Amino acid sequence: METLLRTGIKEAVRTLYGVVADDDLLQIQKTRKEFEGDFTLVVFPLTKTSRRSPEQTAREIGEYLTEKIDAVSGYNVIRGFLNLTISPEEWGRRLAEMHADTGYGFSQPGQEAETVVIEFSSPNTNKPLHLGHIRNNLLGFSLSRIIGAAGNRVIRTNIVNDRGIHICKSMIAWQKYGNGRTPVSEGMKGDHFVGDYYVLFEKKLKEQAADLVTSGSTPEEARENAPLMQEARRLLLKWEAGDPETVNLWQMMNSWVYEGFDVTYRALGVEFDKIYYESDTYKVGRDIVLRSLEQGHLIRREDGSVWIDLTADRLDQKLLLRSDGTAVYMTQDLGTAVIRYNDYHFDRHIYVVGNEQNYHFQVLTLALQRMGFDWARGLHHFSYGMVELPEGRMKSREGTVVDADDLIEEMTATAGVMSQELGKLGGYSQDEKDNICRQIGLGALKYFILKVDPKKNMTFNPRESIDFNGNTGPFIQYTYARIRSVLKKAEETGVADTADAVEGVIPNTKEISVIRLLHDFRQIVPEAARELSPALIANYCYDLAREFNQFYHDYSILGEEVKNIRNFRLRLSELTGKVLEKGLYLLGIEAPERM
RNA sequence: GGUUCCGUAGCUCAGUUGGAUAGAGCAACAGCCUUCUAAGCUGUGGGUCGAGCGUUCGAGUCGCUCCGGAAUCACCA
Repeated sequence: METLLRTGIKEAVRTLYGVVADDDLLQIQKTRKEFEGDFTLVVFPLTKTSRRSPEQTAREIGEYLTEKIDAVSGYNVIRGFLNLTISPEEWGRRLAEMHADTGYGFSQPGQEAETVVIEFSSPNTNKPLHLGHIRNNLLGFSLSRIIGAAGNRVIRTNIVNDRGIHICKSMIAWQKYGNGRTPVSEGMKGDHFVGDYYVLFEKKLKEQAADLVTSGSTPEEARENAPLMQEARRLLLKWEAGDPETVNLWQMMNSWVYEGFDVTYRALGVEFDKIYYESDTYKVGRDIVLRSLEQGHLIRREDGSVWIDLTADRLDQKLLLRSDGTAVYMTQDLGTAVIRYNDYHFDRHIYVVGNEQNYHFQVLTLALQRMGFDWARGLHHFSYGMVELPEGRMKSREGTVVDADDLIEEMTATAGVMSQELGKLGGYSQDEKDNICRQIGLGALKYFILKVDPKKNMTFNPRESIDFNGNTGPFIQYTYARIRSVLKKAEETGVADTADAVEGVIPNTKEISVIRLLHDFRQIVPEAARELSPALIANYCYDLAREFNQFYHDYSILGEEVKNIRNFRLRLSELTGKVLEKGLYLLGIEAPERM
């Protein structure tokens, strides 16, 4: 529609003023609610070429368009704004087009398609997932769907930080205090089970350190010198040396954690195409660093540690290998990136990682380029803000960490209570009820997190934040369920006319408002992909649902006596349902048939 | 201190490449179910867009300065 207007206006300017207008002079936007019209041309930029007042220019162009373009049925001019009205008949035709297009809004990979690797989640294997991971997973998964829907090939990946001192701590604690217990023997999820030993380690370590402090050490020394810490370090060395017993223990405990993670991922509805493990990639990283050192891109200090000098790029020198030759975090990320490039030859690689690691990714990108990997230009750090509680940051020490599994369960339970209170879901089996409540609870959680601009820090109040009314996931799900209910009833009662009996129907104002929004969907998806913003999709869905609910309130669909109008409204409802379903899909939210 | 990000209604957030009188939801108050799902719809009140200066026909949006908050600057990840 906009391109139609754009070419029309260009033509108008050429005919009227004999000048070919630059594209950026043609500012077309949606007309604001308080004015009449569908699209607005801002004429100020054109007055230079028209050499007339804004009002006159607007009138002349408006007149031209109304006359020459069938779809434009009228115009009005307010100050320097030309408001164009699209004829209801044209909107009717647009609806028919969108309705006939089964894949409406989504693109298949074509010539322009990029291969995009997207990494998200990236857990450590010493703790269960928490609220911060939830934001990460939801953002990453939603982005992967959005980028895919915009016509790209997407590979979802995860890097599991399965090696390092943190997992050794859990291993030590389990060896010393575990008495052979397992997740099965305790009836616990494996990630929580292992996480508890990590916490136990820290607790015992603190006790030992306290003793050392009383005998004269500084707190830092005490922590480093405590017997438990030394044991953990020894264990890490044994692991790196490939000691079979250590490796076996490591594998066993990690496998417990993975089983636990799988449950959480499934509950969140998140999945991956390829999972990488740091234990596999850090060695590749080390090799790359050593080779790059030989090629003279890096510096070796006297103590044997290897550094990259980024002072020319206004960053610091950064460590890539410790003096004892072991890898640091950066080392494995270098290796992972190279392995992934070899695996997929991606055009772009998106890292969904919190903004606390901005510096890390600046260094990573620059380091790879410095080492001669040109494709590193395609690396992009999707940096999102922290999730905070009303009291501030989540702190594991203060026990304020919101556990992912607990939260999901609470959301589902709350949805159950709401359904009960509202008297919904009568006549459904317990299984069906549970499933719908799960969908709604998760819908509320996911929408709440995805509707806010990713780069902003957000506050999450476990008690009050999650609502089921207003600008929420359940509101959109509810609108969808309502539509499904109407369509189902139409089928059952046979009012739906399968023939294309909508001729002569001229949509009313409310219907046009809905059609206009449906029409936007085509642009919203690529825009969200370009901006990497699930929030755009979320807020769009909200607008559409709200607009539809007004229409639904004001007009009867099945009760409409004129057959063509009834069919027209059924189509409008059907398409709205489909678009909402797709929008929710892009957010990773399920659309319940009933609620 | 250096770098990066954020500051919009009591609270949580929208606000397109700069465009018209800055919008939603929650909370508060007042209405609407004999009719397709009231998890809905309608209305009322609520603002120095952190502050100031500048660019522009036009600034919540761009630039500079300041104020407030966050992150980061480890042989941690």
